[in-house]
Amino acid sequence: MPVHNVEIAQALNKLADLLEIEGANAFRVRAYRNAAHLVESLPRSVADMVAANEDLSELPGIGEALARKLKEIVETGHLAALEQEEKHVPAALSDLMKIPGLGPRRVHELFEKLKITDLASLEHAVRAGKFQTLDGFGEKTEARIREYLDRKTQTPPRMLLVTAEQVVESLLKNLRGVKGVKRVVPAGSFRRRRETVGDVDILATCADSAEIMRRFVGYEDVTEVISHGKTRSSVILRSGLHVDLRVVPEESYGAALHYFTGSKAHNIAIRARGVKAGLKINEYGVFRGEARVGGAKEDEVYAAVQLPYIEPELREDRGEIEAAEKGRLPKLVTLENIRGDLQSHSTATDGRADIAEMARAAGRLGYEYLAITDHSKHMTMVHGLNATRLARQIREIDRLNKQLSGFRILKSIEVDILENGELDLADDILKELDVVVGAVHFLFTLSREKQTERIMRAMDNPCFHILAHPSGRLIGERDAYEVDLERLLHAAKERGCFLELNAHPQRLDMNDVYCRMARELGVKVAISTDSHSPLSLDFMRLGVGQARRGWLEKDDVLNTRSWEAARKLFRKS
DNA sequence: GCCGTTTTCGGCCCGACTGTTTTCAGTCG
Repeated sequence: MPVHNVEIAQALNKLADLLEIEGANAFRVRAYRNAAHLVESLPRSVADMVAANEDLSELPGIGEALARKLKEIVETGHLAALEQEEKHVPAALSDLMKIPGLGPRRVHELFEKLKITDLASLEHAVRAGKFQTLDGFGEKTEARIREYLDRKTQTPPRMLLVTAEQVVESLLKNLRGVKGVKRVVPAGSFRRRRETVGDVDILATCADSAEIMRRFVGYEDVTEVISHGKTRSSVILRSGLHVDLRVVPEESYGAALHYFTGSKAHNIAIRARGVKAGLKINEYGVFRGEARVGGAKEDEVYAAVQLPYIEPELREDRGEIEAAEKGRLPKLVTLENIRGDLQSHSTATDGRADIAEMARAAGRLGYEYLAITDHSKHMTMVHGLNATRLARQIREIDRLNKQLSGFRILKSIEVDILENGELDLADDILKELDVVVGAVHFLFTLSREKQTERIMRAMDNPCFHILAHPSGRLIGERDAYEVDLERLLHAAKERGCFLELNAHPQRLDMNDVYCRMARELGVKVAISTDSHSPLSLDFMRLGVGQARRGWLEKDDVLNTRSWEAARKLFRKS
């Protein structure tokens, strides 16, 4: 069983937590956290890199010691340093660090003075009123801990980006109505277009910060005010969403937008670069000594550290700064580049609009083509198409296409990949189609090996073009099935197939990390909405956001081409 | 822990807000 990157990252983060509680050097702790972040966002598996005998210490932030530890985790499944640390500090103390208001120092204090080792003993101590005996723990801190313990089973999960969009929109509208407000813009992971957001950060410039802050904390959706200051306030909305508002003077807008967009790791790297150049960068501007040398616009922050502007979606400290330095930043794909949509459903199966309605909606978006990819017969619950019904749909589309000019409905199918890797319909009908999209819809629990083999065998079929939602995940609901996506990408490359970035807000599958791997391997990605109604064709913007996070350029995306140009990239079947 | 256009040692981003305090530590982003 190979060790996944996420498990390595967890071990490193846990070690960082315990070291921090023990009072270790903060920079050593940071080195572990940085390594965890790196491993998590690596487009390749560390296990594979170890197997290929690659030098891990060449990775940024990984030295001899961490390289050895990574190798150790991969080869043994354990980390001796972590086990050693657990002898000094109870492992479960890292759970306590998740409680708002508790950091390493206080957790240390709880362990030392009250012998608290985990959530259960913390709860016991709180109930027994033992907190009064501690220095630095007052009523409010105790109340926050109590509250966390009461509701810990229902901690709000990260919210889907699309859900946050709706909440944010009405909040922004409200704040923009305040007198003297110049700008109100969302920043944070929302602006970086992460698939889910834990909280929303909003930046404003305003003549009178007190007024906009009052409006913010008094907003009708606010259920709790966490903090209320002159330049920064935090609230929790009814939806459970945590929102921060930051107000700065107009001349600081760019620096503040940069700071508030993050990611934290990106900011630290940029600020460290500033330090080397003798600059201080904060949310108010770029300073050389006392003198302000920039910060009104965001690109001034980058210019100050000798870098070109870096798009928000890239700001994860995943090599974007090095790429910027070398002039190798990708020119990211945009929504305007998209010329068609390669997965959608009609009333023939589980869609809510008929083919003509879907086509009209796609045409209104300025698209040149739309693939109708209804389900195949294995999907009995949605009345999937058999060969006869598909043949009838083909004739219907031919008829509709004759009435259209400047737009083409593509004859297509989302065909099920069966357990043995065969497709759910025979080649002679698949050959009649413009596009064959293959998908896994059942047997999610096969072993990694079997699932990967199953899909590779499906790709062996010369009719097969695009692998839909390659990992099968539903964000917040269902994990990805076990599958070796790196191998699938190589297989797609060899066979001339494509992988989909499904733009549905709950899928966004492949994710950013694998999109980037596809780009590096030269496998084109189809961004498709999988729409079941005309309205959801709009989800394309979410797919493009994820693609941009995955460093994809226009050329990396199949459907930035005219249909004729895209078709030329297809394998000959 | 890592890293090097000052450095193989001595640095390592920076500020706001809260709570518990009388000037600041801890936490957070």
